Amino acid sequence: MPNPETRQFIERMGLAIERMGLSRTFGRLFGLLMLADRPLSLDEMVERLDVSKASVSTNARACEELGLARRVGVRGDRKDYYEIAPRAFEQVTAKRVVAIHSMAGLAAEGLVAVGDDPSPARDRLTEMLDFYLFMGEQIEELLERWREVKG
Amino acid sequence: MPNPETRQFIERMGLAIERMGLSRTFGRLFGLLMLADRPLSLDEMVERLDVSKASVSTNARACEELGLARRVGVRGDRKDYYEIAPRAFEQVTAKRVVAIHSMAGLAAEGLVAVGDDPSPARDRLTEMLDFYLFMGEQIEELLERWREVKG
DNA sequence: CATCACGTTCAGTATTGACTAAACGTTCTA
DNA sequence: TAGAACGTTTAGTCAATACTGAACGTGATG
Repeated sequence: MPNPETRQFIERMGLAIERMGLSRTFGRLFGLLMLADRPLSLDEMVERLDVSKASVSTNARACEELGLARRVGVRGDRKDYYEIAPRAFEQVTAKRVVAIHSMAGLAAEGLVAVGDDPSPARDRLTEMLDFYLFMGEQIEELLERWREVKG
Repeated sequence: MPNPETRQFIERMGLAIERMGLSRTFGRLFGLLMLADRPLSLDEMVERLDVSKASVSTNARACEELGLARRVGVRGDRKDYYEIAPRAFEQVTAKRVVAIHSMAGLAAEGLVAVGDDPSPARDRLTEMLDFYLFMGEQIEELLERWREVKG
């Protein structure tokens, strides 16, 4: 299974995730799980990714915390196995919505800071607030629509 | 103008932007410009942010490249002045849409990598593809709607 | 023409962040 | 009960990144 396309996918996923502010290894691990046809143990991931077990352990757990992967058990085996969580992508988008809301909150704080008098700053902050309120709300609706169709 | 709320806004903006993978100073600079009632020169930003001029110069230019700020001239003055660009927030969201499209592209590559036979991996990749196609398209529409209302 | 005012670039430095190897705790097994 | 199998934690290392101070280039100005 380690064909060139597979390797390339994993590598690109590493880069894509890295651009989102997470670590490259994290992204590679996620990419590996995306391509797996069954849950993978830590040692299998160590083998495939060629990184230390400590790193795999940490990143796999982080992946779980973010709701991108989940730990599953295998009967008669006490290893930990990981697989991509259902709704993984909705999850990351949901996190983004939270970030958008906090930008709206920040805009609101800004409005307090600049006071009530009309000013260019006030106009910009108002626009920022409106924009993020709009986006947050609308993207939440998109998620709901998606869930309706695919859920 | 350097009241506590102002400082806090700038600092929080720094942190928010840092979480998006950019530098904290970049975020603070952006926050400072957001609160400014007129374009600011490099030296003014140096003063307000308490960082070196080199750093301000670099970050201000980066801000411009990303479409978040623009350089403006002041009559009878050969300094560079910066102000927040119109449509700054639409700009960052537009960038995000590009990222979403590239995730869809990545999913497509993954589908090539796993081949045509049915498999869990294939199912996941298909879902990823559909999801990001949907999101990319829809968020673009949101941006258009926003522009209609506010533009 | 010499100097000043600006912005940019560059080499060096410090800080941050992630990875590794090794030690550790726990749970199973012979 | 000793030892093996696992996963986690931690101390240390290494690389990436962003900042600083200084040098530099370019126009303006006296």
